[in-house]
Amino acid sequence: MDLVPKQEQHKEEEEKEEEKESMIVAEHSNRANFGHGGSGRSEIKEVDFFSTGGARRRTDDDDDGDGEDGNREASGAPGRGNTTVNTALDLLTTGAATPVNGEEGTAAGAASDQKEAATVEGELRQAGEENRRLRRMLDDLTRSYRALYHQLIQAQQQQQASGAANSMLPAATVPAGLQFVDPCMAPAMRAAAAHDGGDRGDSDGGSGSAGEAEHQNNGRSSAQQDGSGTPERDENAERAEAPLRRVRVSVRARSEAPMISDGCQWRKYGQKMAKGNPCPRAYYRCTMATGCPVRKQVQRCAEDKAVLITTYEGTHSHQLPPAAAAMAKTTSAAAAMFLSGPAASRDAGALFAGHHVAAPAPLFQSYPYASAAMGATLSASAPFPTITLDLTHPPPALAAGLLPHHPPALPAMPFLMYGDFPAAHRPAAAVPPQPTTVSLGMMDARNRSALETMTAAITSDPNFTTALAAALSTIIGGGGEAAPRSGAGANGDGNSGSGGTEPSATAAAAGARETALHALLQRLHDSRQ
DNA sequence: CGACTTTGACCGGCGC
DNA sequence: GCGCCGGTCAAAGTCG
Repeated sequence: MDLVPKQEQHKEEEEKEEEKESMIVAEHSNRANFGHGGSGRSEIKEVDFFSTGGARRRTDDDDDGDGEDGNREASGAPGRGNTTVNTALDLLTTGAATPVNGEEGTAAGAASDQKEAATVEGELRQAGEENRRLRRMLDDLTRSYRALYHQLIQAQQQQQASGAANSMLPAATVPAGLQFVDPCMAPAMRAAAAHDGGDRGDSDGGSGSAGEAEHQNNGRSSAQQDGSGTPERDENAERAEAPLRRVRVSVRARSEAPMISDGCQWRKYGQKMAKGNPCPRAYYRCTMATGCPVRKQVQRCAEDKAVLITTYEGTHSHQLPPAAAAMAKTTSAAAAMFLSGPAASRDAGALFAGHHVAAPAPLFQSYPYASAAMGATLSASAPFPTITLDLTHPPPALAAGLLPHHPPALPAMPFLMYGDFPAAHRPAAAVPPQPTTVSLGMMDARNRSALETMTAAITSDPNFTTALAAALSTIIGGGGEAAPRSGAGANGDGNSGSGGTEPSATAAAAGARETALHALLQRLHDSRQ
């Protein structure tokens, strides 16, 4: 709560507005959707550049100047297709200007114009070829990326299979924290199903996942399976399971705005002074659909007030707007990669939270890249398991010079592969009712490299914070799977024919992972003693 | 007038 | 049992 009266505050803001204009422009992409007052309304507008740019770039095979829109929208994303855009614009301009000159010219002028036109035409053709070449490169990168991810998924599935068959890891030995996963997710799924009434493609499409969650629930979900789950009922169920359900994802990012924009509509319903922090904590709930259970808390960091901490909790019971969904798609892969588990897209928060509750340090010893690259930490002291993604520092990989450069095309990669990201690649039956084994896959060199590349690419995007927020709000409880699924529908790409695999290498990797997994579980178990 | 924010009250969990 | 604290509710105020 500000001590300054609102009107006075408003005046001050108006006065400051002009001086700040230049600053605002600099951070416009973040700021435009922000603000408490009626913030929700206008927020949706700005966000969909990821999808538009990415989708277009992927779907448009012809050079029809489509890059113009996509890149205008993507102005916040440095290096993404700038070449294409600028080239197109220049060419169009030049081409348009040519006939005008030609019309008014004398004979000599006409000759020179003709020559000029020929030159321009040549340049145009050259640029067109360049465009096509770049698109091919982009396609290649996308293909190889999909193949790589496919291999990762397969390896993890193998690991799950072996893990399930391995009697060394009975459920009884699983650290309690790890068991957070299913209760966390099942209510969320149920909530989504209840709110959607099953008319949503995503819900049906995700029946496998929901089914997994319900199976994992060991019959607790049977009450919901009768299809009579009303929102009130779900709410009760959620409250009953609150201690287990509450898994949060927190994003720390530097921002002067009162709230980071994530493409969703939020309504403030409370504000409290939290202990140990002079800055108030604001509570928002998603208002994009009546009864959407997603909530978020926004608070400034006590140590550094420039750092905005946004904490998401819950599962959207509705489809995200294209803008938010697109960004969710964009970043959910990054987060999923960070979480590095086949179920990560579905219940990333739950998985990590469970691990963390058990033993954070051993976890991150085993997850050096995930934790380091994304600046992620897990809070044990929090009342609920909380993943914290610290975006206030450059990823270590970048800082250490591991990724001294990343081609401009790379940032587009994550945006292009979501059509077939996690859900599509994850057969429902492949996810065992033992989430404990799911997310512990160790990253091999290739995956590490991919992760670092993605991290570098994504975090270099000034809109990453915004995008990540959108992703997290969906990842936390099923949105992460909804987004890619919807993305598959929107992009029409599906996952058909994704690359081949290397069985032997995969099996070896799975074996190594399993060994490491066992060691890790043992340490988790020991740490709880 | 409806939607939203503000803000004090209320509730439940948790530690002592 | 009591008090603290985080989270939510809901009435009142604000705004467009």
